[in-house]
Amino acid sequence: MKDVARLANVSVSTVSRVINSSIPVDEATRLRVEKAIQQVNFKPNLIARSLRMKSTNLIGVVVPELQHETFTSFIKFAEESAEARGYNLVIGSTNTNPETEERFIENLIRRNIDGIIFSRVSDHSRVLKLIDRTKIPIVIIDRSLAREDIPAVVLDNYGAGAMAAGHLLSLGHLSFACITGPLDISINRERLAGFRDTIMTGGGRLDERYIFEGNFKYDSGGRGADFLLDTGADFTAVWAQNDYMAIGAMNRLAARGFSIPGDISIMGLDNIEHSWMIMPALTTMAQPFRQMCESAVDLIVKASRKETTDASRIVLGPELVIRETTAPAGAGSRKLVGH
Amino acid sequence: MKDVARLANVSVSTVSRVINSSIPVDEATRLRVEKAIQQVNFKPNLIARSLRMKSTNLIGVVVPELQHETFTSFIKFAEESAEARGYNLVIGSTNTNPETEERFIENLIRRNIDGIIFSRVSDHSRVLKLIDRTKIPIVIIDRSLAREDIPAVVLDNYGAGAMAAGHLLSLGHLSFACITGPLDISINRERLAGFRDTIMTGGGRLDERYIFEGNFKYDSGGRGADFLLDTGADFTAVWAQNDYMAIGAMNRLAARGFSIPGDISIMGLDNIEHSWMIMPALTTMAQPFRQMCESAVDLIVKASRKETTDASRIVLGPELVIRETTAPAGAGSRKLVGH
DNA sequence: AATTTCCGTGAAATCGATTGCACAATCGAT
DNA sequence: ATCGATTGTGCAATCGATTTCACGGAAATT
Repeated sequence: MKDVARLANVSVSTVSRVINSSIPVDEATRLRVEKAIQQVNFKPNLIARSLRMKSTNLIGVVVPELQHETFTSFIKFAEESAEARGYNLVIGSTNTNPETEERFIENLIRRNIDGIIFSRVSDHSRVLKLIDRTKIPIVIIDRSLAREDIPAVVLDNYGAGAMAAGHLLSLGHLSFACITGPLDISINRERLAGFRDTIMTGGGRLDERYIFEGNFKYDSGGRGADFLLDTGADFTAVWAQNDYMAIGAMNRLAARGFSIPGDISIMGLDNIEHSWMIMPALTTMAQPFRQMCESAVDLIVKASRKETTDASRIVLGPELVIRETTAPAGAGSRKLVGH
Repeated sequence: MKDVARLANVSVSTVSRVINSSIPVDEATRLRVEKAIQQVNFKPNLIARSLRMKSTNLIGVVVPELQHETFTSFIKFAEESAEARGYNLVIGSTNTNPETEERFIENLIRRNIDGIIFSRVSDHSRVLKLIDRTKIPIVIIDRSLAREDIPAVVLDNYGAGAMAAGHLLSLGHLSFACITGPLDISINRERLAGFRDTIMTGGGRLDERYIFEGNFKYDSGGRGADFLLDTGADFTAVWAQNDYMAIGAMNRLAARGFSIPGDISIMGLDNIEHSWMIMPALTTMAQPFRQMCESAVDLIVKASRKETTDASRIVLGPELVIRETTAPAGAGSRKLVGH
């Protein structure tokens, strides 16, 4: 900057003012400075600026892992939104390990990061205290926390369950099964409640024995299918609370001789890439990940500019994606197995 | 830091020396300082340090997109390695858009980033000049460039092609087809060369008409299968140069009545998650992504510490993953269609 | 003509660390 | 007792920006 100043025959203060247009500068000198900036191809050093301004234009994104498409989607869309607003992303995956979480957050704080988008915080970790102390804007995404004072962007989980039930009921299904995610996580209980309630009021039945608790991974879908089948196979529709488990269940059902969707209809949730790469293509519900991330980034940008301070909670609805794994009840040749 | 200094009754210089153990400090005062640091829970501000040291402990990772699993793997493994060395990751996806690429790199440079891991640079972009000018360590990953003076970590692409051919030859296949990636990218030509050469020396044949140029996406696998089938279906084994295309081709082949692997064996490359979630599970080759990223991070860390200055090129081999889509030739009931 | 207002500019402080240099204290050797 | 070497510490400069404050001169007001 000194070079530019010398070249334009002004002080560094003036150069700074031209760059940031913070305070009006005489037209003539402004042009002179701009020309000098061009000449030496000067780009302000962001570190020095950050030190002075206490703002880095960096957003941290913390996810439990980078394997599941859910989380890579978060990163993808967050990156998109951040880039559009002139922010860069610092990412970290924590394996839900409180220690890693803490170390990472600590680092971000020391880097004076502008905000953090956090997915699947371990509730019991001391991380939240860490954040409270430093007053860094934080947005929880995908999973709400017990604490209502922290901004969050989440799916309407109850609505998702209701939507799954609604679609299947409309196809004439009456006997249901469900493969859930871990039920100690509240969003999964909400999803189940929406599913169950809608089935009830729609005149269908969801026997408690036909609820299998999985872990969101492919394998547990297969285990779920086995469990349900062995319990007594008198259901015609299965909803798995994410696509990985839905695909796992579907493959197992097919392997055990059931036709999809002839004998059994199956639905997932997430609309991951795999869901349309398999045969038959999976009927599922898309989570509005792009919008979620956009909102999250927005919240942080605004908060870091102190434009708002209210802890808002944004709830977004899923979108039904009908493909080939759901069909009218009784389309296949299978007889319901009694017990 | 001033608070700590006052509390411990020393100067800030001494506090700094305790923190960095750069210069010996008297045992007694060191303990006093450490206690003071504990008391005020002091953590050095990394921005100030970066400004002074001209080193940020940040590594940039630039990928063309965050959709394909290949690139999310890069990020995942790079994050792992970086975290282990005390670095954080700044990521950006460019859509291979030279403008976005430039903007992003520019940003990283202005942030005084320690190094950049770059995947699939657009060769014609002005980015490399940009980087040359600032002397930031850079490592190309996954795809080599014409310029030999830039460090790179790449797959042994010729070897991968050879490995695919070898496996299929060992199963007795003699008539081959190949679905390639874009052939203007050198790595794909190398893969094809390895495939072709090994088939030749192994006594098989790869008719030029049975080479279809895809674009690495799912759809082009299906198109490739159609093309090959319509050209004349006298091949018993297909290698697609990545898993997405392999799965696309496999689904189309199945849809057109061929049994996999009975009639036609099929192989991919990458070992993406989808590859074992489909039925039948895909035989493929795993790229050593973890090792690639580890090497890349290592190169950057070393370069940024000026421990080495030589532009090394690291070549790593793939690993064969045999699953269910390859079988001995002639296992199925299909008769080869002559023409 | 004197006073006030306004605008543009520069000098210097600031952000929070690291480090070169100078100096004081300790020690051992002559 | 004197000297040189060694060790530990503090002062002040530095990194590269932003911003407060003060000041000079032009314009506006009386």
